[in-house]
Amino acid sequence: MANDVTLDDVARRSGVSPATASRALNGRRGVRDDVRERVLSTASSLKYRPNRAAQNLAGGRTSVIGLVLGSEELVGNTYATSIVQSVAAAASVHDEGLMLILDSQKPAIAVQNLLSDGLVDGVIISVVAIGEQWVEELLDANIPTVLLGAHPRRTDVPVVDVDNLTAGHLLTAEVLRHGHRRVAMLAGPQSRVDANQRLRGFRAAHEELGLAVDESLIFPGDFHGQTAYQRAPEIFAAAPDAIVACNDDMAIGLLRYANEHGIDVPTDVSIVGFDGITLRYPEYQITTMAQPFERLGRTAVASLLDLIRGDSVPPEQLLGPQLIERGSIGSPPET
Amino acid sequence: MANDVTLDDVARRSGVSPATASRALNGRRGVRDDVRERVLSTASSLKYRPNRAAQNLAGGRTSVIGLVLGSEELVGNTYATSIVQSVAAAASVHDEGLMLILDSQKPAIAVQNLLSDGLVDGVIISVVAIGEQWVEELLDANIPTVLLGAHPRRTDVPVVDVDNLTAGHLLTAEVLRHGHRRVAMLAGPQSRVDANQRLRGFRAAHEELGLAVDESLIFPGDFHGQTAYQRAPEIFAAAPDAIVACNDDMAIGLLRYANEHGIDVPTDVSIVGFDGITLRYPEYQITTMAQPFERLGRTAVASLLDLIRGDSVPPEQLLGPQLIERGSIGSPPET
DNA sequence: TTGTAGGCGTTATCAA
DNA sequence: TTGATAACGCCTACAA
Repeated sequence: MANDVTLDDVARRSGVSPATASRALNGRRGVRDDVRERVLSTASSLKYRPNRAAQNLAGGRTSVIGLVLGSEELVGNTYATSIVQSVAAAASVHDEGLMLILDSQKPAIAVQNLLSDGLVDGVIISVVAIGEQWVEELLDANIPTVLLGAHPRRTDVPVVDVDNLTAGHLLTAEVLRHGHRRVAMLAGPQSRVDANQRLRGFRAAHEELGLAVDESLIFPGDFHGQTAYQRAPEIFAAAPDAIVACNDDMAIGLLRYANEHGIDVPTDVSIVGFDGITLRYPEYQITTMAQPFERLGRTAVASLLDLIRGDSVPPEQLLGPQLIERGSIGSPPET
Repeated sequence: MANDVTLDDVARRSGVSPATASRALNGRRGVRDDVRERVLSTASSLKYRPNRAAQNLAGGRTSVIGLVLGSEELVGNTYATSIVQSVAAAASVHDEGLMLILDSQKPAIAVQNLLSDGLVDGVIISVVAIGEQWVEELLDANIPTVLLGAHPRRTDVPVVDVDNLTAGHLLTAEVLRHGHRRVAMLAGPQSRVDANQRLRGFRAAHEELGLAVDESLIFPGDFHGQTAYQRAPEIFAAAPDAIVACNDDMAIGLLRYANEHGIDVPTDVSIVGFDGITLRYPEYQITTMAQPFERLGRTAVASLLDLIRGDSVPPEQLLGPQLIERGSIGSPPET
């Protein structure tokens, strides 16, 4: 209903053919300047908006991109939510629609349904979706794709991510700079590239200062705060001066345990994390390496649009993280 | 690229005309049974999927619905996130695409862009978006719309919501049932229908027992936990036995203040909320009237599809809330 | 530089 | 019950 002004209307009113009007509207070359202007002005005065379905059908683009997330990943996941928000904002800037693909119930079908039918021109796949069967299939579909977070195996798909190696390095260096020497690491899932990179950064920061990493202080984790909480006794028992948790959720899990057991942060132990998750509760503030969400979204969308346009995009774009001081790093205990 | 099997292919392979194939595929009547079966089977063997753009252009539907949220409403807002998730799930069940519309930067343009162009068949507008200028304009656009949460003024748009009146009533009754008599209410924004209904329920529960509501125990709030925290001193100073907060965020804000000031919940005071927000931290557990998110999403999507189909939908569908006991209601103090 | 004409894949109208 | 045929609105060779 909304809009019944068609290209033909604009053309007629401008005294040109639809073809010329189309060219003018789409910024194609080969249109006299005054004609182009005329078309443009009547178009806007008529409030002309191209019918996207027609554009799409005629072989053009959909002007819609998809954002793929795991199905149960949204509620309570600040990282995932921030990604959605930033991608949505970026898409809007480019005047692109955003299809949210949380599916998963219907493995292969979802892929077909939403992509094969020409509903979107391309997709951004978030790292939180990686691993789901249908997402893996999606990666093989012949559709422009950008990964927001690295895939453990696929290196053939362009990736946009925060520079996790540097993040791990800088954050650990910051901890070491405070004089801590007995630094524990609560690692992330082995299967996650970001987790591994952060761990590598952790090691690199030690090496840089000629310090040895105490392997017994590296604890396995899974990015979940709950698990971190459960493993906390073991970790605190190792009596580290500081703990680098591989994400904020886990850091907060540790913090909670500490709070409950009279362990003061940062007096007794320092705790830091990754992501830049903000909890509004003062007892859960931790110093962290924040994800540059806005830039991540912008870069991912811009790259995907390049890809769709047929331009080439760098295989890997790593954005700088930002240290956010929230006072959870203290001085090492007196020796 | 994905799919190049067209209706013509299916038709040819089935030995019928495209028209018949179309009818068969769409379950139109007037096709011999054996023909229909033949078409259907070749379609599936060819993995035929209709081109949505073509369907749309031909006057059919988009098979995409929009979900409108405020721009900054997603991160850290469990309610909004839950809505997204449940609507996405419901849309997926109906094989509908879901466009996420978080826009707002471009007031009127967003409306045009995403709706006038025929990108979606209809929209679900969440209550969290109500009030934004462009959303108000959107309500006047001639496009099927369902409100997920009531609008303060528009009663011409079908609403799906939890039954806030009953929720407020039942929750307050539960508090009163425990014997509390000095019950405070931390209200929500005046502009929000849900907040007002919960307050009405609060009063109704008192009336039901012949109890007078102490108006000095009704405090203004804005749904934000931070604000609740700031107002907490004043509220606790009034020495209520119990506090009914108009949503969980505010309840948690109160709880935080209580925790910090040696006020034990529920021994010293009971606190309850609405929404069913789950925090994983045990010190922030509150008894609450939960939103039936899944059913809300399902109902909203189903109603919107009815609307799109031209069927009529009830002007107001209120779903039952559910009491979730989390132990934040205690006994009233001995008198 | 501009216009004409055909086609994108589907649905709907109207005959047969 | 079926099958031509004409839209739907736009883009893009190809011609002028």
